[in-house]
Amino acid sequence: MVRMPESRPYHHGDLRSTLLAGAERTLREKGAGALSLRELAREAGVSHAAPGRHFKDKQALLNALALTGYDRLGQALDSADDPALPLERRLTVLARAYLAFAIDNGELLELMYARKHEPDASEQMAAAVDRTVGSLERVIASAQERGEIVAGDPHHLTLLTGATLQGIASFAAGGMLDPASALDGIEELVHLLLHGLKPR
Amino acid sequence: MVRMPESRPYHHGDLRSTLLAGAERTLREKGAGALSLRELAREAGVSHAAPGRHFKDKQALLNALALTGYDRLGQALDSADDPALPLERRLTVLARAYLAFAIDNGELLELMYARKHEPDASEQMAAAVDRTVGSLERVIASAQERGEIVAGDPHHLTLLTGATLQGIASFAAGGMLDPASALDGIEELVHLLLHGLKPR
DNA sequence: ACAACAATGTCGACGTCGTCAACATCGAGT
DNA sequence: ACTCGATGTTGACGACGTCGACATTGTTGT
Repeated sequence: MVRMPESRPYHHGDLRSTLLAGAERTLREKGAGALSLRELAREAGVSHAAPGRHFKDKQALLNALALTGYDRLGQALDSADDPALPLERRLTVLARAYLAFAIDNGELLELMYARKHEPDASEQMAAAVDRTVGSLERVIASAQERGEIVAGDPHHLTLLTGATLQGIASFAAGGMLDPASALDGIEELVHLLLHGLKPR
Repeated sequence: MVRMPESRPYHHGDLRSTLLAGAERTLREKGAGALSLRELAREAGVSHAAPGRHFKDKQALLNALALTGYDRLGQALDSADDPALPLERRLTVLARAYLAFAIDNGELLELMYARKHEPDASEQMAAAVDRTVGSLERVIASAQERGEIVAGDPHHLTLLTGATLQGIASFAAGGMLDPASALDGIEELVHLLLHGLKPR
């Protein structure tokens, strides 16, 4: 009897998304350095040069991946934020959401912060960053209007809290800090941030 | 083997250091991704496999590079710290030193925080990290004893301030924040950290 | 003094990778 | 129905990391 080789259709149909999905899995499992276009092509059951049709080069794929990351992060933050909460609680919840994302998307987050982009892809990136930072800045600004937060350039204040979060996240991602205990420490951390290190 | 009239000595004499120096220069000029053992060998005037005699593989070279980074950072911090200064000023000076290092050793710093090491090289790394973090933790602990800083696990407090610094540094390195203005903002940043975001 | 030996460097090979150009196949719109 | 753009394939090229076999050197024990 004649064995038909399992022939896939000549066109994959949804290669671009498949590549991005595979890339993210590899990123999560084996790190950013172990990401190979040819390997992704193999996993997708497609020839080694096929990815070139969807991404001009490897960097382009990484950029696209970073963009999806910003989408997911923004969504996580937006859905975690609850304007009805009192300030400290509201910040705690937001911080926990960010940290949680950072912890199980560590490598992806690094990608998002890496600035290897030509100025063309830069615009989308910058917009994505602004959108993400915006959700934090809104909280700060509104609290400031209500006098719950010290006066000063809201951008500076956002920078401080954002930096602290990013730092903790990077510690956790680097293994310098146990992820679970990092999440547990969030409440105390936000409290310290709000009330300062000096005794009152 | 036929001797060329003006051939270099068969042995380089100080290849290991030369490779590390070259690697750091490449790191600074062209980024971590553009680092090639063969290229380094070429620059050192040596055959493509010679680096293998000094570094088991590429990762081993990167680890060694990270270790020198910890040395330089530790030295910068130690020489910047002045126990005679009042707390806020002392922290400001320390923070500025860290940020300055981070700004013109951005790629190297990333290497230092990347945990790609097998457990063998990990020990030296961990020790180096502890030594670096220690200089900050000492400041915190001593201020705490004098009652200048709120009570609590000094390790937590160190984590908070360290994370904030690391976050700012990573923003500056990522181009998300102008390095010069980051340095300028240090004073305000330390003040906010000490006094908190809430009005007193 | 000198022979063994370890350290260091060279050479050639292998497999993998990213990228390109030339060609093949498909599907959408005229 | 035909064309044409989008998508996939094939083969090639040069660069890379790593390995094993070999060459050259400095050192060390006798």
